[in-house]
Amino acid sequence: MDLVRPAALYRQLATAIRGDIESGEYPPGSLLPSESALTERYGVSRPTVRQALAALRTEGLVTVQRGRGSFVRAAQNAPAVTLDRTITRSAGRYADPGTEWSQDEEPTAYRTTTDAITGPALGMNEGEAAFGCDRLITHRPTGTRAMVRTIVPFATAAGAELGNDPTRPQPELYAALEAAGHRLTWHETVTARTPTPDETTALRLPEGTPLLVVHRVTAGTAGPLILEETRVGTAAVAYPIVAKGRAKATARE
Amino acid sequence: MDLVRPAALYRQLATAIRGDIESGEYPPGSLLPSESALTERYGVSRPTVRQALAALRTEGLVTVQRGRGSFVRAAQNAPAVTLDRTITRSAGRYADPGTEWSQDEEPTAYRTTTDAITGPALGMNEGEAAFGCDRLITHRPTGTRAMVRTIVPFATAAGAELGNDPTRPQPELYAALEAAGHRLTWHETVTARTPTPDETTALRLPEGTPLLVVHRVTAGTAGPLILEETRVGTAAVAYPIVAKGRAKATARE
DNA sequence: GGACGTCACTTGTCATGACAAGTGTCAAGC
DNA sequence: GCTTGACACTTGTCATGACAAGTGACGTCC
Repeated sequence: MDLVRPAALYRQLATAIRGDIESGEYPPGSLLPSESALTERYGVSRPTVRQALAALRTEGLVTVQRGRGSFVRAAQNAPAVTLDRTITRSAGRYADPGTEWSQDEEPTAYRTTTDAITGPALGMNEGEAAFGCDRLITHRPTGTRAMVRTIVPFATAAGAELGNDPTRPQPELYAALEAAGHRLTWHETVTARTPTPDETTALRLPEGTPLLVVHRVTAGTAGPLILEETRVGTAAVAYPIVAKGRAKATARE
Repeated sequence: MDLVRPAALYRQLATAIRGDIESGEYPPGSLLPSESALTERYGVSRPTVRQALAALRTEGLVTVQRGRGSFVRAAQNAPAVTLDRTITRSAGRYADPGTEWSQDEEPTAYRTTTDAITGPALGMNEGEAAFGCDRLITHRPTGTRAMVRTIVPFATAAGAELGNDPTRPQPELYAALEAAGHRLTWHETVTARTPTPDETTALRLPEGTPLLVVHRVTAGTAGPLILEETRVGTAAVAYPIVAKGRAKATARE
């Protein structure tokens, strides 16, 4: 026989509030009862109330503003921003996708080495030398921020006569690679993780918003050339389009 | 002049522990000092220690086991599982991608209505009737679980003579649609969010792992036909491949 | 009328204390 | 040798209390 133990008070309280939010009792944007009010209404102590609210915060259901109160977050998964990363070319020139994205600060260029993720992705070992370049870009219409990191192995830079300046903008980079005789192919992998505190502040992420990490490896004739990593929050604002295609009549790769 | 205020104690403590983890002082899988040990070492109270540990837990850096202690999580973003969702066809037959995924339970079929996300995605209004079907599948080699939801609008089911049984497996569904004269095209959108408690238990997600949500809308000759939603955790195990392609010589869509 | 200070209310932070409950060890008992 | 129970240690939960700090309204003073 399975013993049934009552759930912890703060869990019950979180479930109750979550239910009230989902039922529309507390619509998006509305103000929840204050902690002291919840303390009285449910007959529990303030730490219990705060623990319940903390759970709802990490779930992304609620935001709290000091001195004001707790508010129900706007609807999740709203497809407000699309991050179309299709590489397009017209008249022999690569276009920078996403013209609504603007670059606020100067890109930061540096020397780095491949790690356990980027190395194998580029067909290299861990710890090989490469140029790195970090960009912070903003989606003007919505204010959504994203971090773009470009990893250019030394071999790629030398082969395409890029010098030691990987800071050039994306279209130029692609054009230079093609001018060096490469026929470009790309493939992307996507994952998500909880942001680090640094990323939370840099991207101005509200609590409870995971980070979407897109890795695009662009390959040429002889193998992988560069890796681009895009990090963007998935608040109520980000809903990136990543892939389009049609059924292939070929066997599985 | 900007006043500099010292960070909260629990934040400082979290930063210190995070640094020790990143520096290798506490390698992945190792046991952190107990709460009481941290209390003594840093001269703070237990709630402060617990608040710091809670932050590291939601970051996904640490897992805690009652009665045992706090452990450093294994490396994040390890590309162990790939979720290749390319639709392939050979000899006129659609293959179910991902043969390593097995289905544990019988799929749950039901009637539903489109919502604010699925409606527009299918070129319909919110609240229109559709068949729904939920599957829980498991990646045998790693034990990673995923939830797949298929939304089949009534119009699609009628047009392709699917009857009212949307529970048929994916390859059969695609074949039936093509047999009805459609030339299939798909497009995917990806986002991530914090899982609900239900999803956490159903997918057996550890703390601090966001949920990756993939929407694939498959369209035929006359517009969108079906929508498939895949939900999978992004623990140290999931690193889905979503897109492959090459530069197109056409103008931007 | 406008600037300003006060005050009530809110959440943030931290300490102390207590008990419940899961884990592993080790010694006693069979 | 094996089982079993006690025990120490761990984290989970909850209460109480206190002060810091941000917000907004309201009244006072110029």
